[in-house]
Amino acid sequence: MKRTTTPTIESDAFLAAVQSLRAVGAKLTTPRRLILGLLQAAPAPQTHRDVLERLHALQLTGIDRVTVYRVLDWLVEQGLAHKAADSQGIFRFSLAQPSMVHESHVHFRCTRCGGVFCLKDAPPQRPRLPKGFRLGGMTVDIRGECAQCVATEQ
Amino acid sequence: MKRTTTPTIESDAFLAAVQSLRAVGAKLTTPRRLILGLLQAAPAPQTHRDVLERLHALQLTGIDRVTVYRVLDWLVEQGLAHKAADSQGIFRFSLAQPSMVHESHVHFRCTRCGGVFCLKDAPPQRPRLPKGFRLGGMTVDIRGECAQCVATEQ
DNA sequence: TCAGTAAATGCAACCGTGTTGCATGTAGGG
DNA sequence: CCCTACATGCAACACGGTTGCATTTACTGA
Repeated sequence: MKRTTTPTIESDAFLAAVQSLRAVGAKLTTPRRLILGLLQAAPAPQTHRDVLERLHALQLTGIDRVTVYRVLDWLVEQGLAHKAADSQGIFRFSLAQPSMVHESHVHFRCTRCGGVFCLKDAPPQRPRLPKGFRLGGMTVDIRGECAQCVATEQ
Repeated sequence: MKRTTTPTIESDAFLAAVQSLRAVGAKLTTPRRLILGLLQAAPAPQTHRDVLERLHALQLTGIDRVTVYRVLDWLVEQGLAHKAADSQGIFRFSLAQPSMVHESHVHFRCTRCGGVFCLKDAPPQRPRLPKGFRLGGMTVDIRGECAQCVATEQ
């Protein structure tokens, strides 16, 4: 087994980000590295609470919640992350990807177990908008019951 | 471009709404009538704070802020209003177009003002789901900026 | 018209997200 | 190895939104 200190997340994109940060003259601190790594590994936009719970789950209790807020906003300031309010009015942060992978997405949400599945299948067609409207992104939210819940139906 | 008339409590749409409410058996109270009228007269989606300040400006100080919260959510429940978080994570409420049924249809949500527009475009095609999945309903949520916000861009 | 009843309101306290001020700690440059 | 700017930790705060409960009010039916 390898050394089991802090679970370091190392990927090309992550290292590249660290590089560019250093180039800008930004201080590379533990919270920044960790949170950047978490966002890097996250499959979906994360709330502040998500990040904090994740840190706690990794036994990293020394990082204050205010620091998490500040680091997240700082990442946005650096152009490394996006910040957007979700449908419940809570901010979610996602790494700024060169490609807009997360802009157009089809989600299936199981109304029974609450599971969320990303359907790669049918990318929605670009809709016609009224005059003057500017398209940002679109999300298709499909509700229903997933296979497992259907199978275990009583 | 000044439109400083006091909110017209009597319009066709408003009266129609009151009618339909009575038909459903909903209690018609003063706060409900007032807030419905305010939303009716509002040129843009309103926050809870907007509504409250408007009421105070009209010398109607007897209406509690909690009541305003509850009435707004109640209007959404009745299908008379939309509720959406704006770019700052604050909920904004706008009257729903009367004839729109809430089954499967396409929403455009302005990320700047929080306005919600129902697109009359063809409803999305039924997606192919993984094996075993059961389709409930679907919502297409399109984000972007509405014509008015694009026009008043700074 | 008027009492009865279910529901809506008012009030107070509460919760969660997000922010600010300030003292302390630390990364990175000399 | 020290210095300094800046990032962090901590406490307190601001604000949107919710909940519990007593009181009031809109509708119903005699």
